[in-house]
Amino acid sequence: MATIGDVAQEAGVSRSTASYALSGKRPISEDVRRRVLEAAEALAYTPNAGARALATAQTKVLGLLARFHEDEFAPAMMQYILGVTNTARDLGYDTLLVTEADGVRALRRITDSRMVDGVVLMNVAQDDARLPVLRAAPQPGALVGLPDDCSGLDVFDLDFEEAGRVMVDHLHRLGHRELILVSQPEHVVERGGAYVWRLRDAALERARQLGVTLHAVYGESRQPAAGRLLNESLDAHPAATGLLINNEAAVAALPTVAHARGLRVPEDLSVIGRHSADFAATFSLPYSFVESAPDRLGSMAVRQLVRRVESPAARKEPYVVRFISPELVSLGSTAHPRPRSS
Amino acid sequence: MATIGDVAQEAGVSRSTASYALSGKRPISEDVRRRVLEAAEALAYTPNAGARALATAQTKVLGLLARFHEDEFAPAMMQYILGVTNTARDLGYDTLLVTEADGVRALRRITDSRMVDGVVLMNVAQDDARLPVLRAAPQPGALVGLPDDCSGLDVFDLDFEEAGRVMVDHLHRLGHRELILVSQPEHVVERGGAYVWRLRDAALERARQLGVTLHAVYGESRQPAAGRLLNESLDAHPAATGLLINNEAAVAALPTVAHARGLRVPEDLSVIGRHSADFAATFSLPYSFVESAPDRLGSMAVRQLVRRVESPAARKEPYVVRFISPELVSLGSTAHPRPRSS
DNA sequence: CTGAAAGCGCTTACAG
DNA sequence: CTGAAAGCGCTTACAG
Repeated sequence: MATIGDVAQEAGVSRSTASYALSGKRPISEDVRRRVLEAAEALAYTPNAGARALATAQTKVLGLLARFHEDEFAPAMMQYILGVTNTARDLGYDTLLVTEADGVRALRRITDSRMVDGVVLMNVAQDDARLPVLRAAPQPGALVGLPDDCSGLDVFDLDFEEAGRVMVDHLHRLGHRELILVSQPEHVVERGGAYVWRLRDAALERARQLGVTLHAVYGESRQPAAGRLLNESLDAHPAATGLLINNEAAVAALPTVAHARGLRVPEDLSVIGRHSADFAATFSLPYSFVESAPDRLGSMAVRQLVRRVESPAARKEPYVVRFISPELVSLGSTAHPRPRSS
Repeated sequence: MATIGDVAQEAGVSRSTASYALSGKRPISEDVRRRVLEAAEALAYTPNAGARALATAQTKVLGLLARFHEDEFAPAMMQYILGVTNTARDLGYDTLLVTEADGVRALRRITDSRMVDGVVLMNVAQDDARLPVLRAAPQPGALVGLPDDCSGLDVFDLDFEEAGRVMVDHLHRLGHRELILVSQPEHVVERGGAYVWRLRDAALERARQLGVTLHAVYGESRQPAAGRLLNESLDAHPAATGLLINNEAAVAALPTVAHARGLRVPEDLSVIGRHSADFAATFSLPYSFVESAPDRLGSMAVRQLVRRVESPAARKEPYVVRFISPELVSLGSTAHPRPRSS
C-alpha cells in the first residue's frame, strides 16, 4: 500500500508538502499541488487510519452501544442503528457497533483505547451504569433515552409524557370515557425503562383531569404472551372503548387478537399505538400511532455529538436535553365510541 | 490518559520491559512483572488503539458491510448483525458497521485505510460489485450469501436448494400433490438475490420428480402487497393444499390472510416457511419452517475470517463454500391434505 | 511557498 | 532477564 512518502517521492516533494497539498492546510503552488494529487491518484493513496489517529488524536469513528435484552423486541432496534450509522457517515464518521452484554466494560474499552471520538448510548436506563463511565471519558457522549441524571451528556428522546397526553386527548375528544393503556412489562420498568411510566403517568394524570377512566396494565414483550395479555385486558375491561398501546410486541399481536375476537377497529374499538412508521409498514399495522421516530432520534444524537467532537467551542456549550414532539399519525383506527359489551 | 511510558516510569523499568511484561512475549522476572502489572492497574492503563495498530498492523476490528434495500425486510437483518458482532467480540474483535448505500466505496475506504483486519459482506448478490474490491484488498473476506464467483473468499449460506427439496419432500410424504411456492419479488432476483431461484428451482425439480404440481410465484416484500399477493395466489390455485413461503414479509402476512379467508392451518392448508426461529417468535408465527439460522451464519463467517486474520497458515488454506443444512422445525402447521375447494 | 524534524504511543528486533 | 533504539505512517510546529 502506498504511504505519504511514496506519494511525496512520486511527486518529487517532501512528505510534509505532500501532506499539506492533500489537506489544503497551507498554501501550495498550483504546480506542486497538481503533481501531488496526481501522484496520490496514481498510487491509489489512502491515509493509514491508525497513523492518522495517532498523529491527530482523532479517529473519525463513533461508538454506538446498543443493548439487547432477551425480553425486548429486537426489530425495533434496527431503525435506531440505521439513524446513527447513516448520519455518522454523512458527517464523515464510521460507526463501531458494540452489542456485548457488559456495556460498562465495552464502553471503557473503546473510550480508554481511543478507538472512538465520541459515543452514542442507546436504550438508556434511568440509573444506567454506563453513564458515570461515559461522563468520565475524554470523549463526548450522547444518549438516546432519558436517564435520571442528564449531567455532562446530551440527551435525546421522544416526549413520552406528551405522547401519553396526546393519546388520551385524542380519544377523549372523540367521546371516549374508558380506555385501556398497555405498557411494556413491569420488569422493563424495574430495569430502568423510564419511558414506560413517563407515558403512563402522564396519560393517567390527563385522564383524571378529563374525567376519563384509564386502566393501565403492564404488557408482555414476547409472543404469544403479548397477545394473551391483550385478550385478558379486553376481557377485564369490557366497557373500555379505546386501547392505547405503548408496546411494540403488543401492537404487533393486536391484528390477530382483534380478528379472533371478532373485534372491528375502529367500529368496536379505537386504537392508538406508539411506534415508528417503519414498524407499522413492516408489520402492516392498520392503527393510528404516535410516531416514535427512531431514525430521527439516532440522527439528532449523532449531529450533536459530532458538533462537540469537532468544535472546542461547542464542547463548552451547556448540555441539552431534547425531546421530539410526538406526532399522531392517523390511519383511521379511531372513531366515536360505541359500547363494546352488549 | 496513561501511556506505556507512564507505566514504565511508575514501575521503574524501561518502556520495552513494560510492554513485554504486559504482553508476556518474553520472559520477565516475577518481581518486575508484578510491578508493571500493578502500575498498569494503578494508572488504569489501556493501550492506545491507533498506536498499537500502527505498530502491529492489526486493528482488532472487523468490517461488516450490510445493505438495506428499500424493498427488503429490514427486521431480518438484525439477527445476522448480532451473529457477527457477538462472535467477533468473543474472539477479541470489535465491529465497524457500514450501512452506506455505496458499498464499493465504503469497502475501499475501510480496507485501504487499514481500519479493519478483515471484512464480512452481508446480503451478497450473484454478481456483487463489492467482490472484486474485496478480493483485491489485503485483508481476508467472508461472505454471507452465495455469489456466482466464490474465488478468493470464504462463503457461507443456507443450502437453499436443499431447503426447497425438504419442503417439497415433507408435504409430498404427507400426501400433498399440488403446492404453491411464494418467493421474493422478481426484482430481488434481478438484483442478484440467487437464494430466490436456488430454492425455487430445486423445489420445482423435486416436485417434477415426485409428480407434484408446484405453482411458483413471485411474492411481495412490503405490506400490504405481500398479503394481497398471498390472496391472489390462493385464489388462482384453489386445488393447492400446501403453501411454501420463502419470503419473510409474506409469511408475516399469512396469519391475517388466513383469518380473513377462514382458512384453518393445517386442516385446510399446510404451511412451511423459510425464516429464523427468532423471526417466528417475534411475529408469533405458528408455522413450521426451515430455519435460516442468520446468527449462526454470521457467527461462522466471523470464525473463519478470524482464523485467516490470525494465522498465516490458515491464510493459505483453500477457500471454503460452506452451506448450513436446512433444518425443518415443526410447529404443527402441516398435515395430510384435504381438498380446499368444495 | 517548501523542507527537515519532532512527535503521536505503541512493538520488536538488536545488544548486552 | 532488561534496556536503548528504530520504526510503524501520519501531522504540524519550526525554519527558511
